[in-house]
Amino acid sequence: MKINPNDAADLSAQIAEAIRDAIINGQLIVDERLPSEAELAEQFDVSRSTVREALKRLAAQSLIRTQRGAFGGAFVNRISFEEAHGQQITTSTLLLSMNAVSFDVACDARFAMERACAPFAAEHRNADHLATMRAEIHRQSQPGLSDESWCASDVAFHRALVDAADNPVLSYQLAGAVEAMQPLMNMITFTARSRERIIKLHTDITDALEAHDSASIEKSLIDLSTYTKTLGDDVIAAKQKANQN
Amino acid sequence: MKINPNDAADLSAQIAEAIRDAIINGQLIVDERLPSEAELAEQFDVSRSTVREALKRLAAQSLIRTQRGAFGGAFVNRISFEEAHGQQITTSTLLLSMNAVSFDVACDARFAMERACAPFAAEHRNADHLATMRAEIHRQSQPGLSDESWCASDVAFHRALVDAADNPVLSYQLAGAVEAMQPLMNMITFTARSRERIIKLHTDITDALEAHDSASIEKSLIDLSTYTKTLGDDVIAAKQKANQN
DNA sequence: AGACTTTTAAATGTCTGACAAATGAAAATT
DNA sequence: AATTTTCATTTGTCAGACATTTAAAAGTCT
Repeated sequence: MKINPNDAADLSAQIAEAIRDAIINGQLIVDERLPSEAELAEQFDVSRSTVREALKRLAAQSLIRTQRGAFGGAFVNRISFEEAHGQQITTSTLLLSMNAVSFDVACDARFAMERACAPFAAEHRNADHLATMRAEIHRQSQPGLSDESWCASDVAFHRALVDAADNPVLSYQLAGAVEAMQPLMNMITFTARSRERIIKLHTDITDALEAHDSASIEKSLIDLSTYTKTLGDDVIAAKQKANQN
Repeated sequence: MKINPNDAADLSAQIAEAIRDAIINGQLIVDERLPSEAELAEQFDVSRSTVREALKRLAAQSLIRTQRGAFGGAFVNRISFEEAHGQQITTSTLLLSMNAVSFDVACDARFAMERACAPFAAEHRNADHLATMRAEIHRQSQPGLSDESWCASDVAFHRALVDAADNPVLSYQLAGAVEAMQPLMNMITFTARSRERIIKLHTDITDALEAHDSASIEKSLIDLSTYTKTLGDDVIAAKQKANQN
């Protein structure tokens, strides 16, 4: 594990990269203890502060965890789906909010990925998934529900659909996409009329899921995507009109 | 922006979190300059080293970038699709390699997501995409191609298919999934016979894409997924047999 | 006046040395 | 044998110093 003296980057970035590479290509295995900060400082011929900055970079990516005390130190971390999922949401959310991604593009991507789950969900769904989805539909039918709670329930509904696929890799990828869309969805005001229509589609999806009917799930998801885009476009049109005045 | 004194976590982690939250909820906007390290140290009532460790954490997530010199400092970074993509690959690759994800599960997820692109790719594909895919198919037909080069070409082929969807959000998510599968795919030995069959499917996909025939693309992708899983299972079976001896 | 050079202030990057706090092993005590 | 105490090790934090980079500001020359 060596750092390249020609590299113009900061020393702490170079050291972090060297250790990261060692983890990725298997030179350092899960739960293995890294040398102490003092030892790393000596190995790389830098100060302890520099080593610490490098380790913090790795910790921010959940690549290592640290423990104080004798026999403590930095250990290669087994990154969990939950941690990876959290990072994905942060990254995706910022990506969408900072890069002027159009509502339609984000919506297409989100529902396309959700459709990808449909065949697996139809096969593996169990009673729990159906119960969760019906419970959320019931919540969505409550008259006084705030837009915020509505959106939260919407996420929970779709998350249950994704989880029904029983594929942790899909869940991790999809749940990230669904949750990253939240800030955009929150811009929309859900009227009683639009809620009614969405609830109908949610019900169709749940019924189709119960019947193991993948094709119908996909069809309803396409309708939902189209309708959501319509709602989004209305919001944008209304904003533009407001700007003209 | 304050840190919670009850929180048991490290100060640098708390400070990083506080700044991260400020970025996510829009209190700090893109390209805005953060206070200098000395000012942050004073604001949070910690030493400069602690602030620096917090900033390195944020830099590792591409949330900020730093610039030296007068009028330099830490700036909120507009995270690019490329950066996000790179982080996604690192995370997903480690997730798969560290969590004993079965080949079938990873394969299902990867091809399901790719299938999600099919309708958009069929609609938006242009001559460049088709040319890239046909070029890769040609490369895959070369007799002496190493397994490594074969896999690289396979990735390039599928990446072109994904890019044909012309949806940066999908590309970012999908390309991550495809590339994260690479290490697992590399375990497989691609015999002349299996290559021939895959090339046939690649050709079918490209033809269908050219004909804007989304359904045929999806059908071929399902075949490809099934066949890839067969190859993967064979490798695993062969390994188990070897272990018994 | 305008173009070029030099100075300077401000900021990050790095190093050194110190102490605090946590932690588990080892030693001492009951 | 069980419990307590001691102790060495390691990370977490702090303070202060110097090096390096950078762009604005001041100065100089034509």
